[in-house]
This record gives sequence, C-alpha cells and structure tokens, in this order.
Amino acid sequence: MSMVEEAGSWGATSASALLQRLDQQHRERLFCMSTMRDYRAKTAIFHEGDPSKDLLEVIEGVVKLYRLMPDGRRQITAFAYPGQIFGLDRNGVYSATAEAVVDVKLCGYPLAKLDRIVGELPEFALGLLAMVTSELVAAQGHMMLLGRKSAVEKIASFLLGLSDRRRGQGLDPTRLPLPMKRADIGDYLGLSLETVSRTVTQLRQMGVIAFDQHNDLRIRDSGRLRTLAEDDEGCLAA
Amino acid sequence: MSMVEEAGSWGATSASALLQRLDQQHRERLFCMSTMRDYRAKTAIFHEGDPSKDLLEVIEGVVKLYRLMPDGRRQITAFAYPGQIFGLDRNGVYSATAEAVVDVKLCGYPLAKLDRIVGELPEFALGLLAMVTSELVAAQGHMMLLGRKSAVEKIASFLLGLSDRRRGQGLDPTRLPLPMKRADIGDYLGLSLETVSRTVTQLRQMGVIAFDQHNDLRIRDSGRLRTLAEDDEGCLAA
DNA sequence: CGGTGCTTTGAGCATACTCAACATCAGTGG
DNA sequence: CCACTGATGTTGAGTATGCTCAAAGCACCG
Repeated sequence: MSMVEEAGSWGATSASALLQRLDQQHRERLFCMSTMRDYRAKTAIFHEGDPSKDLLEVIEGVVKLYRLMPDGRRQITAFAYPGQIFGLDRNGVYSATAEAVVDVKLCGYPLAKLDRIVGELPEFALGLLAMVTSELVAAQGHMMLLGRKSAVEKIASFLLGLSDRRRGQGLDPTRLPLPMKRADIGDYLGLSLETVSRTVTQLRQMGVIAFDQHNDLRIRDSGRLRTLAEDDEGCLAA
Repeated sequence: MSMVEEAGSWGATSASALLQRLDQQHRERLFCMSTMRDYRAKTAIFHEGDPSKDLLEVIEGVVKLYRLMPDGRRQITAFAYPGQIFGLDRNGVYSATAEAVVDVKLCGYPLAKLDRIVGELPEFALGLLAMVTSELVAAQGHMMLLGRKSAVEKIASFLLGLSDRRRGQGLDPTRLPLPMKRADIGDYLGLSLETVSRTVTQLRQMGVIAFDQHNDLRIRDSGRLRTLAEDDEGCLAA
C-alpha cells in the first residue's frame, strides 16, 4: 500500500463514477451538460423541500444528508463520500438537506437531461439503478443500527465503516480522521453528542482505539472493534 | 367513498404496478416470464444471504423485510404492501429476509431477464428507478423515526402511515386492521413489544384511538394523532 | 491574550427495557 | 359446545441505558 496521506483532503476520485459507466461518446455529452461546483465547509447545497434540479456526485470532500423535525431534532441519513451520488428524489423536491461537512467539490447533472441519457443508454440506467439500490441496502443496515444497537455497538460500527471505506480507497484503515463533529456523529447514530464523546472515550480506555487528535483516531484492535460492533457483515457497505 | 371492506383480505391491486408501466407488447413479454406465487402466512420467501434470483412484487397481502443480528435482535426495515417491489439487491444476494405476514400473492420477475427489458425499454428503467428511489425516501423517513422519535411519536407515526396507505387505496382511513403482531411492530419501530402494547393502550386512554379488536384499531382523533407524531410530512410515504 | 466553538466529564433523571405474572384469543379435539 | 393448549397481548415492578443540564477543559483565531 502506498499510504500517501492526504493533507487537508478527505479523499478524491480522479474521475466521476457516473461518467465511468459511459462510453466515450456519451461521456462527452454528459460531461458537457455537467457543472463542477465547489462549496465551503458548513454551507448548504440544497434544502429539504427545494425543487430538485440536479443529481449530484461527490468528487472530493464529504457531504452530510439530513432531515429535520419541526422542533429541531435532526437525523443525518448518510454521509456521502467521493463517488457517491445524492439528490435523486423524483417527486420534484429534495427529500433531505445536503450540507458540506468540509470543503467539497461536486459535479451536478441536470435531472431532466439525465432522463434523456437514460433513455439512450440502457447500461447507464442499470448502473444508476445499482447505485441507488446499494444506497438502499446501506439504509437497511443503518436502520438496524438505529433501531437495535447499543451506544457502544453504534460507535464501533461507525468507526468500522469508516475504516472499511478507507481500505477501499487504498488508505491506511487503522487511521481514522473524522471530518465531522460529535454532534453530527450523534445525529447520524441516534445518540446525544455527550454519549458519543463518552463512548469514544470508553473505547479509548479499553485500548481498542487511540486518540491522535480529537478528530483523528487510530484503531489499535480491529478484531475487538468488530466484536463490539456485533458485526455480521459490513453493515455500512456503501 | 365506496368503503368496500375486505373480508380477510389485506388489500390487492388488480394488476401489477410494474406491468402497468409497459406498453402492450412488452407487457406481454414481461408477463410471460413472470411467475405468480402464493405463500402462506409466516412462511419465508427468501433469506438474507440467499442468491438473488427474482425481483418480487406484492399483488396481495403484506410482506415483512428484516435483518437479523447474530444474537437474534431483529430490525424490520419495511412492510411491503400491494404494488410495492422488493428483492432488488444487485450483489447477487438478498440483503434482507422476506416473510409473509399474512397469506400473500406475489409476482416474480427473473432479475437476469429484467435487465434485458430495461435495455429495450428506457421508460421502464425510469419507472423502476423511481420506485427504488421512493423506497429510499421512505427509508430516510424511517431512519428519522428510529433515531430521533419517542415511543409515542413512533406509534403515532406508524398508525398515521397505515391510515394514509388506506386512504390511498380508497379504504376507510379511520379503520386500522393490523395484520402484524406486537413483536413485529416493535421490531419495525425499534421498541420492545411491551412498550408497543403500553403505548397503544396509552393512546386509547387518551381517546386518540379505539380498540375494535386487539388487531383492529380505529382512529378517533386524527388531528391529535398527527400532532403526537410530530409529523412534518408523510414520514412513511411509500 | 480573550474570545468562540467544540469536546469532555459529572450528576441526576427519564424513558424505555427486562423479567414476570396474568389475561385473552385462536385453534384443536373431545 | 366446551375445555384444553399454545400463542399473543396486557400490565406491573424494578432497573439500566442514554439523555439533560451544567461546568470545566481545549483548541483555534483574531
């Protein structure tokens, strides 16, 4: 493994995962209608209820997707990493709010024009279908976590998921830089931010993980972590 | 409203929602490769981890989809009603177990052949994409429920969801026959079966709902129910 | 330095769980 | 038709897990 550690970057794909599914001719067409956009950390990309215009793909950075209740309670339904798409909603409005966790680079495809591409290129439709389906499978795993796991199991599953993602990117899976804050992790796992903090501390005291910084962890005993997560499988497979 | 109450039936669509998206010619082709199947209540349709062969559509009855943890904890990720599809998974294996809640009638489409139809009929691909996307949106709403709602809010949201579904089917939305048992509701909402029972009783004592039978409720104050659900929207929109 | 925002830690509490007993229902066979 | 039986549902008591409120510790930044 090359272990080239990114400095201030949270991972990037050289090219679009969507475009890679197309042949040369269609890739150029889709590329032409796409728009590259940058968002600074903590800025909104779109809000729940906004009319949906584009399908978005994360090129670089991390995006959080969440829903709010009238009284302010929040549930983060997913963190989107490079290669993942979001914004497909099909009732004409976005069903969740999308917000940049760190500085991000996105690629936007107009939904209307996307339909035409789908009509012309069936393999592209299948690819898109596979991407949405895999999001659905990930959502199932997350429902299991939210409904049935304890605080320790939730945190352990979360950290394992991050680790697996890094392994998939060819990065050191024992290093876990956390781009999001404790409140975000809590709203993702269905915990209060205090419980997140306490539980992470607990795992550190057990020797399962170590702190490099507050937002930069290291896995010391991945086997133990997997046991604590009660991990029958990936559980967070994106 | 006609209010034709089904006797022992849990709702049926006269025709397949999938087939309705096709023109005459393709409908016949897809229909030819489909297989109608019946399952008795409480029987498994497929298990988590089984190699996936068919995409299934509920024609009549109710199916529960769930995941298990090694120690037996269970999370029901969805109840599938007539017109809904399940079994699309795309890693070659089913990501959840599907089980008939009551006697069901299903229509199965071989996944391999489905790909060909998608290739030939782009509008069909878009329709399928829309169905999966709407499942994803429903999953987001359910994550909100699991992660952030109280027991009362969970039960109220659940009952409202059932009511909305009945309204959509042209049935009396104040009558709520419950095909599933308390343990199922608990595993769907992330509650113990005792808490489900207690909370339903509580709602009855508040005059929000009434018992016709144990498994046959009636909504007496839908406005109050909606308030209790902290319902910003459908929350369970299927 | 003195903010401001985030994290950690503590104390007390509330919600929902577990364990357990009892009630009710559906189905079965006498 | 009724009594029996196993499954399902209700209710109660005590407890545990995670939440709320509060204070103090850190880090980053002007």
